[in-house]
Amino acid sequence: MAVPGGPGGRALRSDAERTVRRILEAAERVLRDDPTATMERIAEAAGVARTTIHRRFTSREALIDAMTLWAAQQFDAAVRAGRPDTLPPLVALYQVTANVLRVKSGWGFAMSRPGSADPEVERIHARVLAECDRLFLRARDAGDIRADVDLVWARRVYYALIHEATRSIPADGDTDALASRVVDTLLRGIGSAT
Amino acid sequence: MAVPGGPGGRALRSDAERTVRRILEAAERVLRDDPTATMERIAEAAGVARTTIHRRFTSREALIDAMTLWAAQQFDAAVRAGRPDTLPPLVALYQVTANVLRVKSGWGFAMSRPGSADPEVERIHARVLAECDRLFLRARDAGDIRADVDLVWARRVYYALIHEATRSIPADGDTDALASRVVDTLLRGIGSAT
DNA sequence: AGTACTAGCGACATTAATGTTGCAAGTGTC
DNA sequence: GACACTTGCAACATTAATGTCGCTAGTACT
Repeated sequence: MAVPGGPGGRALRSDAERTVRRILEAAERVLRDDPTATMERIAEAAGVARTTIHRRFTSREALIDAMTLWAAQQFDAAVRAGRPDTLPPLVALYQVTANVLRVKSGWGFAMSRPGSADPEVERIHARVLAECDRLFLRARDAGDIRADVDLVWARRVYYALIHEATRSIPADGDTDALASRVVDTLLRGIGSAT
Repeated sequence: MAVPGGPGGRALRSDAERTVRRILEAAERVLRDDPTATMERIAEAAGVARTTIHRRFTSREALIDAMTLWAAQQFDAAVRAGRPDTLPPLVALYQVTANVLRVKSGWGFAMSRPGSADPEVERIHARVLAECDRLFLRARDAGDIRADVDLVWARRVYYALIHEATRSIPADGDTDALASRVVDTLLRGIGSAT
């Protein structure tokens, strides 16, 4: 009764890669709403045996590290795709936001882990952070952000808004609408114009 | 060499209560930067033996529940003290924010736990939520919040900003300045005025 | 002084997760 | 059809945290 990916089956390289993917995605889904979830639960969600996970990842930590790295790469790509260094600041801000929301909706757990052991992950996050700061600087120079605003605080608020927005994506899923909501809130707040 | 609270010592009721307090506060401190920290570490941080914690709280879960309840009560008190139903909306918003920041800086872990098992905690959080919504409604009626803003989103942004602001309190500790920064950002955003 | 109460300490039982290994089985490629 | 490859399954060993007990000891209230 074996199915592809079931017991046996010559695991082609592409098959194996697909299994790894399935494990990573299942881990994300499971750990998102219970960070202490067991390997057993992850395996169950991935539709594989627990031992299969251990064959692919030497330890639980290694699994999470792999997720973190993968998510960081996606994150990086999403930001770059928004052309934060070349497009007009506000346009880039919108594009970057929409892209990041898309990625983060699927990899929220892996992206929200502070301080990874893998230096590569650290490097990526630092680079993204720098890109974000440059974008904000350009936005301020263009007069889109008030000159008296602390840019570090601004970035933290931006990250926080994205994080908050991500929590409602499973519901409606319209990342574009969410992106404009985030950008609008970031720039104008919720108060009446002076 | 026994000290008050050391080995032995007739634990007066006030002594026992003080010990419980110490445990709760240590647990908050330890769990804040490692939610999976062991009971051993918590005991160590509290300066008591691990068994002492188990005498006071039947299980790890019970300890966390107690923290959660305590924090929720503090939270509730902080919000009420801001007179969100009677003061002018913007004044109340500032007061509530400052009070909540003060509490949350000390009980960030216990307050950030979603869905407690204790129904009392749920009730308190629901009540605070309702108070917040009423305040925002009053603010909108007073013209302080734009009429086209989704108040549910507004509340989520408010919570997110408070959460973010809390993360820098250990550094400078000036909750009043932080509160005005939060309220300002919430109302005006970071963009240039139209 | 006597008593009541509680904390520390050490030892133990229990449970649960993690990680490892050997074997059978199945599928695609050659 | 033989081979290569990987998975599922079951049965381990290991480790670590949790929770329990009995004992000792010290302090404060009476």
